[in-house]
Amino acid sequence: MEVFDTLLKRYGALHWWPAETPFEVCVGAILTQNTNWLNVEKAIFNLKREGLLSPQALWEIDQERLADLIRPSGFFNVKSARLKDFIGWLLAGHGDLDAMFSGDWGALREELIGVRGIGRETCDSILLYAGGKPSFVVDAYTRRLFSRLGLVRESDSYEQVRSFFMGALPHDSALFNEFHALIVEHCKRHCRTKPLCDGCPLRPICPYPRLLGI
DNA sequence: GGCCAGGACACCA
DNA sequence: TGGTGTCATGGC
Repeated sequence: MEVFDTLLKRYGALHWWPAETPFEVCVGAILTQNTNWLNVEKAIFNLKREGLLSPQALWEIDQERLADLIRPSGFFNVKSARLKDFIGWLLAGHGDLDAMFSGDWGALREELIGVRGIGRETCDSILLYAGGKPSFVVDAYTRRLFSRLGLVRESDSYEQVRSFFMGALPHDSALFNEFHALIVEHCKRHCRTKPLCDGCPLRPICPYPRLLGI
């Protein structure tokens, strides 16, 4: 895909997700919901410092203490409950992440989406970046960039946008991993709420600057 | 000091 | 099914 090649050429391979273990990916995916990643890093640092970055450890501490440790990531009361719900479901239903990822991931996706606090984006992030499954992740950046490119509609549902990518690309987890990372990296630099189109590598194929008259 | 960030969910019509 | 309010911190 032309967009992927252009972004890869500009930014290079990014090798996401920025985490040391699959479980850290899961925690980060929940903590980053509608939150700047820098704030998530502070929260994860707190958990690591306390030696709590494992399912068992997080399951055993009380929720108030967990909320206090993840405070920098915002929505800390909501997110502490979501982490507890996810870990409770994981331990009771699968035992550990290896077991969770061992079966059919299509069924796992439906199961994960059913967990309170795990929506479609968080679910796909976990599948792709923690489990290495070829499930394309659609986030606010993806929707913004590709609607500005005229390839999807801003009003399209999550599944509609995801289907666009799943239908247009080979189901390759390494490709999906890199593509989503490149989209995020690109949008942080150029495709923000207030667009920064100067120097944008996609400018030659993007109709958006013309719509803005810039 | 306002805007924004790698969502999800409850509630309502 | 679609729109709206809520949850909250911290960088710029």
